[in-house]
Amino acid sequence: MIRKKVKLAYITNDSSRKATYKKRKKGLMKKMSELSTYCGIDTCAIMYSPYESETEFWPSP
Amino acid sequence: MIRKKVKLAYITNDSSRKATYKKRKKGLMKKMSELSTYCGIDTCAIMYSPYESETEFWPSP
DNA sequence: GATTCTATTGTTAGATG
DNA sequence: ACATCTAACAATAGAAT
Repeated sequence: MIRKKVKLAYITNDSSRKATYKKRKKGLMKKMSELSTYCGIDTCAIMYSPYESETEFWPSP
Repeated sequence: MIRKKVKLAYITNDSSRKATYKKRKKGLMKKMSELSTYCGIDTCAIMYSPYESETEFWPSP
């Protein structure tokens, strides 16, 4: 399996872009949660998207 | 060089915790910025900490 | 205490069910 | 459309400077 290097630019293909959004959102949420835990601090991430809008806080209010 | 697997918990050592905060904040900011670019959406990350407080938006206002 | 190094762990693009 | 797989790629813990 060979993956092409992805350049940092808007993904024009609709399904690829949505798939990337879903995967990366999940990864980001995890990392924000980890930072909150490791450092004992409050964090919040906001992502607006056509698919949905997400606002999440850590630690969970 | 052997690195122990880190468990997901508050890092009690002050300098380790601060170092982790700095490194992970940088990584998170990069990823938020990438998500904004890849998907053409607005994102925002907020991190409160004793060291500083950070709020950043993408794309840059 | 900031910066750099790198072994290791973690994330994810594209493929496949 | 959604879940899972995994090679390729990226982030980072701990050490060194």
